[in-house]
Amino acid sequence: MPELPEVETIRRDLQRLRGAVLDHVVVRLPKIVAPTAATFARVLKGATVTRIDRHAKLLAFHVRLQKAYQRHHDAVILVHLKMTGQLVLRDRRQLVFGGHPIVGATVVPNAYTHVEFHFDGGRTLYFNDLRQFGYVKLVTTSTAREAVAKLGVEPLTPAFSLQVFRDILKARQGRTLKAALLDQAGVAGIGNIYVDEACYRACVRPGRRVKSLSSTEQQLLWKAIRSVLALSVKHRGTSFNTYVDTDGKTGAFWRHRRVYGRKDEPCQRCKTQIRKTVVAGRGTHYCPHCQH
DNA sequence: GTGTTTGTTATCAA
DNA sequence: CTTGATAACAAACA
Repeated sequence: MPELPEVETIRRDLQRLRGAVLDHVVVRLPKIVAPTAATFARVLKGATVTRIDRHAKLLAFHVRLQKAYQRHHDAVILVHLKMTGQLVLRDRRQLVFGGHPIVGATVVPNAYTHVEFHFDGGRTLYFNDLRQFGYVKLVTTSTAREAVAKLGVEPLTPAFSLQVFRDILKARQGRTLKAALLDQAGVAGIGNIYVDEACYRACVRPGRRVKSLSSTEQQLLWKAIRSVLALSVKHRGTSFNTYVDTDGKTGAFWRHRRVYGRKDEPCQRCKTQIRKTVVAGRGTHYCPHCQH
């Protein structure tokens, strides 16, 4: 599941697409794109990628259109990977296997390739999504701004100060810590894996009421959120399930996780068995001895 | 065949 | 107004 570190890894890799010109777009599964497959492909023909940003788990490809559509020369492609989305970039010159280009462990295009962006010069960006929850939307710059405005503070920026974090928690006092941290309008970009990992590092149970957290615990959480996300970005994200980077390769954070997916394994601090429960409707892992 | 996996949104209930 | 619970989306896996 791509969360902030995984999407950030993809964003960094995709910077090499800046200035690239789209020759054509192929939409294989219309429901993935917006407004319609026909419009999507027609408007983007000949467009130039000017910049690629990340907002929480959302990627924003800014494009300059070849022609003006209703006075709009610029537009944004918003890409959300949701749970199983992938963006794989390959070059025509790369290794070919069985008639298909293969990069890392990922062969593209495959049965889950729903959109293809073919660029001048032989590069192609593939949007794959096994479960088809993700989307690729062509929107105006103002619509993109509105979508981004709904998101909260980026946890790896200076804007995420301790005081800002305290305010976010205060506005969610009645909720469980897990529900509060998964709310993208507060801290943006945390998902189910990193919420459990941050809580473990802060020695706080995800099921605690926000109201019950001490000032010290708030500070520990603030530090844990920043450090665990930064560590994962350093390792190019978590690698399990269907996450791959733009080369089709897996990330290396998976072996650094302390609790997620470690039910019944001994806690690395105290050897107590990791417990798994449900909080805020999500699978939740914690050490019953270390976390209070 | 059953339960589990999760990001986001919608909907209903307390 | 707040919060939670549930469903929906879809497909693989144990």
